[in-house]
Amino acid sequence: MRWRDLMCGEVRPEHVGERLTLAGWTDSRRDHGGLVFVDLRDKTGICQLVLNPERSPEAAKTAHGVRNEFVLRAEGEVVRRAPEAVNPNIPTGEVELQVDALEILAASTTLPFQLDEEGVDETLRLRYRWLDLRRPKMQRNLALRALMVSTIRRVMEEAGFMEIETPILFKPTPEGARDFVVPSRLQPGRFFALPQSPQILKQLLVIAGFDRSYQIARCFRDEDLRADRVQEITQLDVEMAFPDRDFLFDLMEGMVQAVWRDALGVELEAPFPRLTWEETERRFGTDKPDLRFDLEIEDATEATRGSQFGVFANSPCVRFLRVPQAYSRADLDRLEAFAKEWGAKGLAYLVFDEEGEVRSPIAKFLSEDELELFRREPGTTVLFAADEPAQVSRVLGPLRLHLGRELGLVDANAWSWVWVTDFPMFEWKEEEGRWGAVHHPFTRPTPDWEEGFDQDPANARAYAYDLIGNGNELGGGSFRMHEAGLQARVFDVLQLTPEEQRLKFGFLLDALAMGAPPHGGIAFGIDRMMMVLAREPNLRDVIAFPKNQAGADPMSGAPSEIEQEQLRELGIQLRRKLD
RNA sequence: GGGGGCGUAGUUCAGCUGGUUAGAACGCCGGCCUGUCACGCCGGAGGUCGCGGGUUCGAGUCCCGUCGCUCCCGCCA
Repeated sequence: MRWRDLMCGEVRPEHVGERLTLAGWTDSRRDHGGLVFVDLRDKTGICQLVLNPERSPEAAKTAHGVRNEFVLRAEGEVVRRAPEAVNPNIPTGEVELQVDALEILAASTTLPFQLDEEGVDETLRLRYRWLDLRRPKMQRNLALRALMVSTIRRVMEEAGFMEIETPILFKPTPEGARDFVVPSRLQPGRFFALPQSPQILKQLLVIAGFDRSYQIARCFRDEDLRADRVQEITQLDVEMAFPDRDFLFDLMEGMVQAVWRDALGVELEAPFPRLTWEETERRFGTDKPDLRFDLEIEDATEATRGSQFGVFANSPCVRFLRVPQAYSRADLDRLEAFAKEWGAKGLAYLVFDEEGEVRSPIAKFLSEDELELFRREPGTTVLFAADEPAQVSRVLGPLRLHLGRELGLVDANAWSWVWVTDFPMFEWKEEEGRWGAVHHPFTRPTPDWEEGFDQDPANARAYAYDLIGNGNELGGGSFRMHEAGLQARVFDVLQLTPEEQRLKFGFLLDALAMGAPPHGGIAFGIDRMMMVLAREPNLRDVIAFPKNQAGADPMSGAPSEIEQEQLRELGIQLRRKLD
């Protein structure tokens, strides 16, 4: 027996006259007492079934008992709809199936929420995820995701990269995020960690002679969650020997172009622009700039050095945004509150109103020259931040984004891609009182800094790069150290003692000492890239079975307690009962 | 760890300054209906107002605490 001859969404006028069997879920039922209409749905779409008691009394009778989400199998004849009965809103709208036999394959209880309702509580959606995933948007997102991964594999294979898997049970990662930990039964008291990234392993593969390898890898980080951050992610990991940055950038641009072409039919323009970290911090106040709108941060540090306005004169950095809008006092108060949330002490402003008059409490402190410098066309507000450069960026970056959205400057149909390069190599970790790696501890300095990075860690630059899409960090990579000596010098800056280096990374140092070629690579967050591709504000809507913000799964109840016996086998004792 | 928002029928929400029996829409149940596609019409059931305490003659509404979800900061090499 055939369950079905065609998918519901694929029925077309060319099938008129054919006898077909369809199977799917009941999207809706419209019961006219005699005549009954059923919209039958599968992942391809909807087809209308018509049950006419004059044609098949049995089937029509069955249809009266059908409810939403029942699984049906219907056999009948495809007929063309009368012109006035055509539904232009669905691809199958010119035809329908006149049903001769209807079979209920599975009933359904009353649903905990309606599939056509927007804004349903997310816990409920996650608890009944199998229902939530039936919604067209979720079906589309997961289909796009499958397509993305398929395209990525094709591009990587064509470029001569070989897919190699690496272990999920591995070693804790010092210098990284908090690890997910798995106890070992055979080695009581010892633990595996789930990988935060296959970073070291993919380097070892290159050292092993697999000079171009990639992997669609699961990575785990036990940190707090956000709309764009989950604990278990999927990433494309790429590593190559004898790397060339332009080659790598070309390859990744080609990959992104192919995905956008295959998934959306969109042709992205390449090469993508490149900005150094320093430049993007200065112009956009962030290391992940959203270039879908023009608003840029401008610098006035030099121009205000001798200002009568003390805040300007005494700040090491004065920058401003000019906004095509003459803000009211109330708006400015609101914007100041926003700036203060990001650590600003205040938000100085100059409003040039529609008459060209200046409204500003600081205008009286500014010289004519200064005023002229900032004067803009009527209907403009100039918003200032004055502080240390990093703090200025921390205020103006978010403010720029906020204004971009609020003023509708962001083109919702645009795509912004940009490489950010030359990141700082180290950052000072205040609470630990030492330097930490900005990217990861295997990233080499730029050629300029190989000599002296350990003399001036604060200013050293890393041979690292990120790919930013619509203001989201989608990819990041670096050239690595293939010289054991250079690697050891970096570990020294990170204040890892030789003993710790041995204990934690001995195998890597050994490998680097046995014929390691120059190498480098990149990793792309598949989930994040999906979020951007599908224009979803939330990562969870592009993942089939995500955890909630508390890191739990409302569907299965994971994480859950485990049997005492299991704990005993693992040699683990809980100090107190969890509840 | 910190801050903001939310929590009222199955779902999405309304409920003004505290005041009769807590409402609407959708869903659900029953009835009618042969061209609907958000079908329509008639009728009905359905609520520990997250939980605990307090103020009050009286609390969905005010206060304190607590739990859950969510967004953000910290954190996330």
